[in-house]
Amino acid sequence: MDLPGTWWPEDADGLAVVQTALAARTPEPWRPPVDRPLLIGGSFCCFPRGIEGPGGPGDPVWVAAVTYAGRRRIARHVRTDTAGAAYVAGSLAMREGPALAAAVEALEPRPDVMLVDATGRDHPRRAGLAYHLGAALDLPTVGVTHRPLLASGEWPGEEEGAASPLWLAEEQVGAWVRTRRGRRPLVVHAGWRTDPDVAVEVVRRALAGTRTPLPLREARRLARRTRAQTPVGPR
DNA sequence: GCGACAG
DNA sequence: ATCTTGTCGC
Repeated sequence: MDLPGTWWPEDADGLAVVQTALAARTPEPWRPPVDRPLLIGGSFCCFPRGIEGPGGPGDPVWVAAVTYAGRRRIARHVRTDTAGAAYVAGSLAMREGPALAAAVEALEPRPDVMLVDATGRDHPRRAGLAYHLGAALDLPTVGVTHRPLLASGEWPGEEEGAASPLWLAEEQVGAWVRTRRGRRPLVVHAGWRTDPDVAVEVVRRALAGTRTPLPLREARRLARRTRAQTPVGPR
């Protein structure tokens, strides 16, 4: 498949073409560096409070991206933007892709790997937003969601860090991970240049006592805090 | 045809 | 994602 003419088509058919092309790629697998500290990023976007259902194109969106070195945040970027479309399962990239990409592109320095609140290979065309964003930005990514999109698998044990595979047909696309004892496990997705094992390893290393991995939690906090400081909406 | 369906 | 109410725990 060729490079897409645009990373973020504005129509569902165009997006499906890009997703199918990206899913067929076989990028060089990424592994955490062993000679220096691992930089883990997090990105998150939120929408206006009170918005009902799937929303629609033009909705204001607040998006934040951060870079962490261990428990130290070394970079952050927050911006406001507009949604490209309503939320539709399988087409999250149309709603959040452009805004998320713009925020991560403005992040300096970039992390080695970015956590994204979306699926990766767990997708009808094997190219969820976490996978798609990584391809668009040439950045390894790992997806983190509350639940699978299509994949299924048994829950892991209660011990912190416990993981169990999530399958889509014959492919392991991610894992349930007990990020905190006594809490519902999160879904960790293989993304761009990351397989399920590496994805789980990255999330384990990003944990800091809370259910949500630190970089993702901080990006979410920043996005929501910025929203709270906006009286009416983005200019 | 019907239900399910990342955020 | 956002909303709501209640509950458990530090």
